[in-house]
Amino acid sequence: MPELPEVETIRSNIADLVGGRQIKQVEVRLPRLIKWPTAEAFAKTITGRTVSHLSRRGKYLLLYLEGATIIVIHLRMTGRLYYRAAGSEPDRFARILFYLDNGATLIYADTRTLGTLYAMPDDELWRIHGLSTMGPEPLTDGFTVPYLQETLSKRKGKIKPLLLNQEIIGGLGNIYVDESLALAGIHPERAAASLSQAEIETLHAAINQVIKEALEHKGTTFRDYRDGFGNQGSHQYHLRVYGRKDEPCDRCGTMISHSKVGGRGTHFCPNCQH
DNA sequence: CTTCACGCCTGTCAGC
DNA sequence: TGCTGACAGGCGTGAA
Repeated sequence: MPELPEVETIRSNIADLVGGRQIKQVEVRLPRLIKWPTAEAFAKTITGRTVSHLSRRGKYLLLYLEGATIIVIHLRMTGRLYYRAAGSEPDRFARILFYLDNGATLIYADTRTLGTLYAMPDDELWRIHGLSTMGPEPLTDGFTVPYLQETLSKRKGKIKPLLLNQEIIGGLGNIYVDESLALAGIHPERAAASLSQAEIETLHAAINQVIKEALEHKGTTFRDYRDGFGNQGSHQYHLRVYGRKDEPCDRCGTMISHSKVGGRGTHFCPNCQH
């Protein structure tokens, strides 16, 4: 569910609310979501510590605590992280609750319970494989046309699954890959190595533009996503193809197609994307 | 090494 | 109306 723009929106929403707050108590309602260390040690390690600041890498959210400890959260498909002021009730899917020193609660909620949480010393972050192997993110200096060109030219697969690979580009998920390919006019099943230099440049710009727009719209609430206050994003009102099967393409009027590419539901305009 | 199918979970919805 | 199966925004694993 949440991709880079959604996780960044949550980070920015709660950064000032949670920063400087002490974690007074941790309630782990679903221990198996804690991947490191044990659920008991997770709660013990972070209880009593103060949050210094919040960061993000790809779809990972990082809560830095005083004392060189970091809470790492990955929301996977249906994870939500939101701030609740004192007095209000958490929802039925609340799985991990962080009680803060001002009476508020930071709530990790998750319907499908596929999310993952860690508490790591800051010099042990490399143990999280998905973090240590992640490629450059859109809108950063490392994400360049030559990088994309060189990386894709060495690969045999279709373009879409490669754009979803976090080791190639960090932070893209199914929605924004479909949207980027639509904006670039590239068919999701094209062999990545067959893209021309001009197409790589177009794709590079499209990825940056799609992520920028999604950030401006505070993410896409297609179904489950909520921001750090529990509110919906608004990028769902600006989607070009995702979730628009059998609706006309804004550019040419052709009905948008839906199929499976690399095992993932995929939306594209069969007329505009080649 | 890369690529692919599958499992992890629960809720929802299309189709019968 | 009620049931069933397919599917859902992600990613790690193991097999080929």
